[in-house]
Amino acid sequence: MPDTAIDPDFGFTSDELDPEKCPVRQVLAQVGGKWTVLILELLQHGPRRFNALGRAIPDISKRMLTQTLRDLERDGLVSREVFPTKPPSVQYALTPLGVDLMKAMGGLLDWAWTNFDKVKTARDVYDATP
Amino acid sequence: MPDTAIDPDFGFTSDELDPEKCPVRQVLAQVGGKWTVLILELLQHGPRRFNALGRAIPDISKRMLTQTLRDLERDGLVSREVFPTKPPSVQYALTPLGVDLMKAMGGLLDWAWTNFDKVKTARDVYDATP
DNA sequence: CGGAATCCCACGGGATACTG
DNA sequence: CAGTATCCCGTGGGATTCCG
Repeated sequence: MPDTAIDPDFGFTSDELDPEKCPVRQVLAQVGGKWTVLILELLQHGPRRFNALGRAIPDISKRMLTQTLRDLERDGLVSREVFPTKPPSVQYALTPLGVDLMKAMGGLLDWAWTNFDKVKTARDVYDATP
Repeated sequence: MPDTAIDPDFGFTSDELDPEKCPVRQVLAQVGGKWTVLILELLQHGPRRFNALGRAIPDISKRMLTQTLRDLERDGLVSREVFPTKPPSVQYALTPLGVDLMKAMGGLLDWAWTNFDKVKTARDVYDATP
């Protein structure tokens, strides 16, 4: 009895995958950005200034650093505080919501560090057999 | 003593953010795909056939369904089994590695469901004050 | 120092048609 | 049924220049 009981289809009411209604897709669209998680990780070490973040990420442009920070600020994940010093300084920090997000991401980040070599191996195997 | 002790810079040796060396960035690049997590979530309910997945995700094209499944298979997250029936049927399933990834993603997915309304609110507030 | 404005391109992904 | 093959376009993101 090989091929029985497959494909009873799902019971999904297509409410959890609705393009703009699904929180997961919305959050992933943000988090999936090229620099988003990197910046959030850096800010976990404490508040940092614009150019400090820039120096910590050598291959990011000011354009993308600004834009990513703006998006994070807009989503309430990062706060922005301006100090009116001689040359103005701006400090960014995680909000409580941002801290919470990073805690929630812990599992995924750990998985990435401990399992990515398996993924790499799988890729090599797959690529070696066409 | 307002503005002291900011910006002592990071001690990062730029090893955790190296474009291609950082597992996090690699994994996120994959997971950040438009359909990746959606498909993985569906496969958590058990093995499914190609068109069953397609029907469960109304707004995906066969092109992207194929491509996403291929990428997941290549990374060792999803297995592909062909049954040589009259019209051939192909079954996809999570591998142990894929199951493990989804467990690791649990925290993030939960966060998305329970906190996205806060993000939406933050966006509305931000957008309403230019 | 911390941006905003502009230009530009690669590529992720949609639509459509054909196939074993 | 389960794909492959083309064509095509929007936009994420890089490089550069200018500003308070």
